[in-house]
Amino acid sequence: MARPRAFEPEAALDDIMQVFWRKGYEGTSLQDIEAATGLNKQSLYRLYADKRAMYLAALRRYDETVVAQTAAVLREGGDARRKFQRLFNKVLEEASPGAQRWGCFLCNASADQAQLDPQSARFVSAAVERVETVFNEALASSPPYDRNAKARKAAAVKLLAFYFGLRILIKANAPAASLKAALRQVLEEI
Amino acid sequence: MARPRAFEPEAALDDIMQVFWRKGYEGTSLQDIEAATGLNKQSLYRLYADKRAMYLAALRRYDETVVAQTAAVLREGGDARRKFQRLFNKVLEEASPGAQRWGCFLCNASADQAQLDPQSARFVSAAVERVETVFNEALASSPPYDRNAKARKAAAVKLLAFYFGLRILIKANAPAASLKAALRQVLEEI
DNA sequence: GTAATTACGGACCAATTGGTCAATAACTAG
DNA sequence: CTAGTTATTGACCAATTGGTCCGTAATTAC
Repeated sequence: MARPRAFEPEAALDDIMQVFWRKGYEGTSLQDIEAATGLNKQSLYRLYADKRAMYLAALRRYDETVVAQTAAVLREGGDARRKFQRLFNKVLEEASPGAQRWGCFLCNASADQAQLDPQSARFVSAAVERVETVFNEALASSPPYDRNAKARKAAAVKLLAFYFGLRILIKANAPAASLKAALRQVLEEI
Repeated sequence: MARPRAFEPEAALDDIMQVFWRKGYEGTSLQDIEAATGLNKQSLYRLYADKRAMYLAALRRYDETVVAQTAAVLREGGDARRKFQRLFNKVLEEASPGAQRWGCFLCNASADQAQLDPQSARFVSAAVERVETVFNEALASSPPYDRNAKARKAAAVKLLAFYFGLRILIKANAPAASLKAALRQVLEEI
């Protein structure tokens, strides 16, 4: 009865996510979104009520794809130290000279929107909490954390802070060698 | 010969800094700046060439005041562990329920402008480097770092990452108790 | 065929953006 | 006083903002 959609809404959302990720909420105009998706306003506004809805959807998409991949790396296998070694090595790829430094969308959103938009703030807060849980689970398999929930939680938060800080430092163009040396210390302490 | 200025340019810059700090570059309009400073456009544009110049001046001001205060805390005295204890306890004040969570302006700027404005990016990068130096100097007095420059540098970067990560987590409304527990672990490792 | 839905392009909207200009008033040094 | 600088006000600018609406073409089910 009806003409079917000529595009993939999920692919469009990926494009929207990337634009907001790179340029932030206020820094992204509807024109930018049109250009990124290849769609025009009408098609966009049939998918989302307004720009804010697009942003929140982008955040959700980031959580479901990028964050989920990060979590998957931690679940792959090995003891705690090896798991985090994999994770952080992956993070450090962004520190190589040629790489694009988009940073962490959750950090960006926290700086960008958390102050102004309670809904974004709540989402970021919840997403960070979820990552903490994943970190916690990654530690749970290895001693001494398997028997000490309190130490495990503290270590998870410590690693979480180090993780986000690392991403900030990468975006601030800190030299990869320094970061690697610091990382080695952190991994030894696990 | 001339009518003297009726306002303090430094006080105005403090106001400008606070607005950009809270709302970011794109999120701050000229109207916001007028309201924050109590000045009008003409007075503002006699002080600064354009909005971008105001933002860069705000960044510089943040470095000269807030970052400098942070550095001062580290220089006050005691061994390395006590120095960082003072610093991080101060940071954790922002995590208390009633506190305003502005976060770290350098982190915000990194998420906000580093991608789009090379000048901001360079300033943030240099400022972070300076903080690393301060961290390094704070470690230099205590063993084993006093004799091992390599370990000292690695520890400085590690603490730097933890520091920025902590500020991100605070802005993401992580519970203060978790952060305190993680902090305790980190301080023990110094 | 018709009806229904989707896509596209462009016109259009009021509001706001960063930024400029002119006029006037206030103040000080000489 | 005069000359020179500064502050304030408001008008004004083109451009862009997020968002809406309309007309038309495309594609499907019936």
